[in-house]
Amino acid sequence: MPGKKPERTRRWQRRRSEILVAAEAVFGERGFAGTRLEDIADRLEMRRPSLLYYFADKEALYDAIFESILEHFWSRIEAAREAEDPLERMDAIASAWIECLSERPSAARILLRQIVDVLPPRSEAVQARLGAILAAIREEIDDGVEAGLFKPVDARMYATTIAGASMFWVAAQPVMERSFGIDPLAPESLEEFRDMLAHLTRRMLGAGHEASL
Amino acid sequence: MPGKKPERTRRWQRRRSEILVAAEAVFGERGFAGTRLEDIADRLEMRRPSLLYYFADKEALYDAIFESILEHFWSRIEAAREAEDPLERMDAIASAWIECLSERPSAARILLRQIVDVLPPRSEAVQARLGAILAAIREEIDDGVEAGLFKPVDARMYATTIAGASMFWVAAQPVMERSFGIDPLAPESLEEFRDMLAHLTRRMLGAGHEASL
DNA sequence: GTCTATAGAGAGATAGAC
DNA sequence: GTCTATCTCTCTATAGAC
Repeated sequence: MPGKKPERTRRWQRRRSEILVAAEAVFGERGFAGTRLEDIADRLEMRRPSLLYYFADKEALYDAIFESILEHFWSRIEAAREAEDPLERMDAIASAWIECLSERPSAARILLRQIVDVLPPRSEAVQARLGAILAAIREEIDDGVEAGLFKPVDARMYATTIAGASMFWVAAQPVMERSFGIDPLAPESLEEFRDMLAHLTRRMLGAGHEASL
Repeated sequence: MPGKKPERTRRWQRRRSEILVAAEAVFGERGFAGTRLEDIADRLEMRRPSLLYYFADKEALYDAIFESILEHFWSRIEAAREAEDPLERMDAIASAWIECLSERPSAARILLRQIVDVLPPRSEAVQARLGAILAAIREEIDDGVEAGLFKPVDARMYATTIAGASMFWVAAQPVMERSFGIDPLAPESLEEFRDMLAHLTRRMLGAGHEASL
């Protein structure tokens, strides 16, 4: 029966990605261990066992999400690495990074938790991609250092600070709204935050380029 | 039987704080939901039920830890609020904050997780103290703004960035060592990080004071 | 105080009807 | 594909001996 399989597959994929979206939100809010499959099912007005028709188990679901986050972020970072000048590239990477995070705050939470967890119990595929992203950043740093533009230690400190502060900026949204009355994801706040980081980039990586800001 | 109760009480308190130390480490590594009482007991070469002789339940243990973290950090922040100049006070608070975190990295992880969790399921006492710390920071910011030294939005953004970047800097230690070969808690790294934040303070809060750095 | 043994709840995963 | 019912395991918490 040709013509039927593709139809079924399309629906299957749509349902699957609906589950991924709902699950990303819940895992972001409560972490892997704190999330019950029931919480995810509730959000979809669905029963628990139906989730496991699409994913082998809870861990497979989490890994699929994590993989999709890394894949998405990685493609955006790659696209940002085209400029000739190392400093421009670092700028572009930072902007792409912040944009990704702010568009997908649950992903920011998931990434942040993953880094805070001391024993990352993830699959090899996931580890490999995470390694690729970190290697790319290292490569950019080394390029700038070789060109005599960056100080080696500062560049790594810079990357960590930017990456960490951005994840925190996005992930802490509820606390920030309650305590300081700022919505970190509002366009103005985001713009201002990005500007601050851009200044920091000039200052830490290429002091001589400050004028170009 | 006088003379016996105090003895017993002293031992009890010592054991209790040994448990707090071990539990802080495990909760820091795996979060509340990801931690089993057995993990904590193992670290103390003790059996699970013995823990519950000192704390009513898992949640009471966690809350005691969280409370002790807040109490410790709060007292250090209070002590840092003595300088006359608002800018100096902000500097001193930031230094105290970073010092607290680096001395107690598991506490940094616990705090960070708590902020990332969207639904903070904590006790009133804990919420109250957390509120006090945030209120103190707000107060400092408002003081500086009233004195015409700080821009209101930047000051809140500054506080968030400093607090978040510092927590991340400390909590991400294992990843940083693996991927970048830096130990964020080594005295040199820590010193450099603090210097960077001090520069950021001048830049964001009191641009005119840059010379005083 | 600390232990062994165990009760009891909660959550993941499976069987099988529809 | 989605459901109800259920099995199973894990982990918290308690009972009670020593």
